[in-house]
Amino acid sequence: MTDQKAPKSEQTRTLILETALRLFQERGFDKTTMRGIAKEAGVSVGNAYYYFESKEHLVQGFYDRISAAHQAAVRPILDNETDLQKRLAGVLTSWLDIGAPYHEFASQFFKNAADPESPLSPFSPESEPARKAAIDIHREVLAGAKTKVPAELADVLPELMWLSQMGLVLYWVFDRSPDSEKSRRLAERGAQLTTRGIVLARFRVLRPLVREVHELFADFLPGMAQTAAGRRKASDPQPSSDENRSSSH
Amino acid sequence: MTDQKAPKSEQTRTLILETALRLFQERGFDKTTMRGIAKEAGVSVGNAYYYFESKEHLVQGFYDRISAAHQAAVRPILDNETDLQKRLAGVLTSWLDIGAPYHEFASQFFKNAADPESPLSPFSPESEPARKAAIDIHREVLAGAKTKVPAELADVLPELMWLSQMGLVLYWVFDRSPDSEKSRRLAERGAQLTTRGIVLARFRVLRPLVREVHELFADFLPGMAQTAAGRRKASDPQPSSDENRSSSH
DNA sequence: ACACTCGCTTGAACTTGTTCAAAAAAGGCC
DNA sequence: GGCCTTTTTTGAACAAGTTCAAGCGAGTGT
Repeated sequence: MTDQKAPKSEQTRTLILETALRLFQERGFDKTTMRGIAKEAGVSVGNAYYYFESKEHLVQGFYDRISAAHQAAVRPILDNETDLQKRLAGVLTSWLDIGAPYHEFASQFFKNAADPESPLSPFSPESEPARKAAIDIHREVLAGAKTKVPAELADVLPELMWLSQMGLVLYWVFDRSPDSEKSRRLAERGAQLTTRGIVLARFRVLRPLVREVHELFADFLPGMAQTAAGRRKASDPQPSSDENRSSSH
Repeated sequence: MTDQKAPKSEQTRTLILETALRLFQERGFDKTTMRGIAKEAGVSVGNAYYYFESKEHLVQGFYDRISAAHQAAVRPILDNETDLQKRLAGVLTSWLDIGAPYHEFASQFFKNAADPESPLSPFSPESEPARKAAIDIHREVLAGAKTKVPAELADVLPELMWLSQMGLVLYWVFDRSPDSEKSRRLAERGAQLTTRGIVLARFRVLRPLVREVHELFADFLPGMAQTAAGRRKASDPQPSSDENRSSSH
């Protein structure tokens, strides 16, 4: 009986995922083996592969989890704060807060996320929902601030801010300072810098610069996502086991 | 006797490296196996590991090769051109030209370079010589241009330009447009934008922005390299086989 | 010439991600 | 229930990076 459709199978899937995430956090990504996950979950190795295409696909769970937590954490800031710089800084630092428990783990699997072919890449088609949500946060950062944004920039800025957030994440992954102190300062300064830039973008002298920034990213940002999506494995088509990912309809 | 010290061993080392690089280019990084390299070179697998810590370490050869070729290709531009934008664009596009033959290969091993722990990371201590040389190119780009660079920016700008060059490389790796057309345009526009920014940096209104950019990167760029350097493998020291890398004095 | 050292070389063995054919469960359908 | 189809589950097998104990060989000292 009865909640939805395949409770048993969903149960196994969840069991494997939870076990995997726990072990990843306990031992780190590399030290956790598929055999270890299977044994700990009390299933066979093959079973894990029935539900998840690869070891990497298991970490998508972290992605989803972090991104959901971030969206929640950011709500009060977006609802109450009106100062642009504070809004932006809040969004960035709260990401760092949420990511903190996974810092060590993150640097271990980060290489996978940086692989253009990997589904874990922030530019991959699989990540589009998460990417879109993240960009929307930045759109809201701008929309809810009392500082007005030059129309010319309004389109690209959210994507640009997301991109710089990715830059921050990149820095954070490399950052070994205690408590990621340096990343925190980078977030603060980055927010300050961005805000200042937006404010200054009104001046006449800057028009050409603004236009160029606009053209640069208008051309390249969407194309990036597009070309990344156009690319496929092109080797062996994998008919089954693809409907499961991100199914929650 | 006697050129130097260990001609026989050096010969084997070179043989393995050359074979590996050839196979990488023929078959791609993933499809090339250590066994394949060993067989093709007529040695044993273990022998390859005697000279190279890992499969990844073999690609350092590409790094060195590309970086040397770039340095050579850039010389005429740096010596003759005086227009800042053209100098910068020249440096960037000539990198793309040189990298072109390795484009496919690059995206296959790129993930390794993005791993903070990997010696292939552009921020790793192992890459320092190459990194330094690349930054020096940018220093020369600025120094030899008729456009004068604000003193406040002179220190950080080369590193910043190198960083944005890494960004270009990142884009290039993801770029699937024919002949990397989009990356080329990005290089051109990036050069234009950078130049414009430098020229505008003289204006009063921009002072605070300039100062902030300066502070931001002055704080974080060297620290980045430093923390990355502070991290060590802490396992087995490999006494020999390290003098060769990037030797072209 | 003999033994000894030490740099180089070997290949079997180990680990781990991944695949796959076949077995077991779970659902229908009569 | 008995039979057929589909979904899950299994574990052995495979591939490829990596390790390591043992062997080889050239040079050195006696």
